[in-house]
Amino acid sequence: MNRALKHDGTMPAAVTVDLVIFTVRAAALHVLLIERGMPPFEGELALPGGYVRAGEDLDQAALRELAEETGINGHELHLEQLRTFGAPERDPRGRTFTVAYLALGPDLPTPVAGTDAATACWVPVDVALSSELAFDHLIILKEGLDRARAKLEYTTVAAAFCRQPFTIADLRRVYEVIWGFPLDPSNFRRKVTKAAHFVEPTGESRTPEIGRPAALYRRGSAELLFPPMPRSADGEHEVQPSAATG
Amino acid sequence: MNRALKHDGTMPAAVTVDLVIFTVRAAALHVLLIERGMPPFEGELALPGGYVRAGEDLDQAALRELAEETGINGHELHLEQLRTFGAPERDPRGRTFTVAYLALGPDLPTPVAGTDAATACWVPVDVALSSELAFDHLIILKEGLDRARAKLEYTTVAAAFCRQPFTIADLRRVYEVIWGFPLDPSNFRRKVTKAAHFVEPTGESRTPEIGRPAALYRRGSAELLFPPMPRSADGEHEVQPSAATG
DNA sequence: TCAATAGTGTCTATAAGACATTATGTA
DNA sequence: TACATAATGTCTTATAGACACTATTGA
Repeated sequence: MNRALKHDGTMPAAVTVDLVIFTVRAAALHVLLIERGMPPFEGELALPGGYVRAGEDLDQAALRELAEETGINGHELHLEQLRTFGAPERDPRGRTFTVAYLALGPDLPTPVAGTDAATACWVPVDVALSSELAFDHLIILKEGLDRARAKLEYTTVAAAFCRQPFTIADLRRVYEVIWGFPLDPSNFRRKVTKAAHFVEPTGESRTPEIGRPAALYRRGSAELLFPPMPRSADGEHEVQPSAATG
Repeated sequence: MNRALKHDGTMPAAVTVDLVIFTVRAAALHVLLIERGMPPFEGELALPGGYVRAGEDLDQAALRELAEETGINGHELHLEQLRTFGAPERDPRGRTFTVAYLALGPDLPTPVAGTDAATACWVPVDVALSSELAFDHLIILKEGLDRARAKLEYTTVAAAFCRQPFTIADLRRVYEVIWGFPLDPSNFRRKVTKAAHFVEPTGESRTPEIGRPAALYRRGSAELLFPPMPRSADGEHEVQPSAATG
């Protein structure tokens, strides 16, 4: 048991990691959800996740769950801790803390069902937000979305959604999909290409089915974006519901 | 794999909260440290903190520890979760996760020794950063400092360091002390007073021992600062990234 | 040629950095 | 009066927003 922990106010508890995994596909932001295969909340939608194991650090646990649920190598993704949730009654089985992670990646492969998961699939976030999710996962999802939106402003994480190499338009579509409103292509290009080490040109270009070929870029070395990408001078742009559901 | 909490993959662990409490006094940023009164790390400096109790939420635990260690009502402070640390060997007593919190407040009263603390005192952060702290608390302190610095840029938390009402110069000194370089008083004033709802004039003024009286302000309703307070146009005053935001 | 998308240029408004100038208190 | 600090104003440069215009592909 927990004999290593002296009984002096110590309360043994379970610790899990839960993942908010976002990707951009079909012009919409998607989140990976599983349908729980066992109680509690059996049959309900939930974020993927699981218990932290004995010798395991938190980041390791998150990467392992990521691999188990999506079959993808987490090192290709942006992964960061979101927040830890520990309301006493959040898990009917007993006191459980969950360390929520945010993972961002390019259009990821169709996930494979994990151990806990009866099914796992990509769900458009606007659909997920109006669903009922197990535990406090809807709150976690909302915080993940807020964090992702905010981080696009002052970091270069948007590039994590693009498979390399990518075009400036690819990158712009990430912003548009996540923020929910269009950006001026001309000003966006100027901003991105003038910011130090946001993107680096490869010299190559890609010819689409229609239209002029587009120059290709790779991620630069910068993590922070200065000056930031302005989201909204006034409180103008609200996030309108997206029509895309495919 | 995992089902109920009893056996299977579940690993019972202890969960603590640790607090990085910052205040500005004597023109320097200070952090509250305790000298540990019992093993492990007896006699060493550490962040205040303690175990999360049975019926307690994380924020509640943080507020309780804050009250115990400083005797202050946490509702007057800015309090936010920083990150959770869970390296397997971080506590020699057994598997322990700690949810680190960042607390920001105006020049706080001299702390009272808490249950775990032999002594508690304010330490200038530059001194603390070059000290040895118990557990992984030095890393937590560094992250707290990074977070505080980053948040001054795009939020209005700087006002949390000022006892109300305050002058524009008071607020500017917060930025200067935390960022570590001087700001132009004229441009700072223009920025702060023109930003929507950062500060609200009280109509009163305060007469110092020498110099012209200064108008007094209170915190406005805004949480976010738009446009942000630019920290460094060029890379002159670099203070390093870290995954910011909470 | 046209349709469609990529990319450039330009004008204007706003915000930032530098810094001179004026204002208002006390000793 | 001198002095110290608060507050305002002004000039210059950088960036953002709007949008006209040119470029390059396939059909």
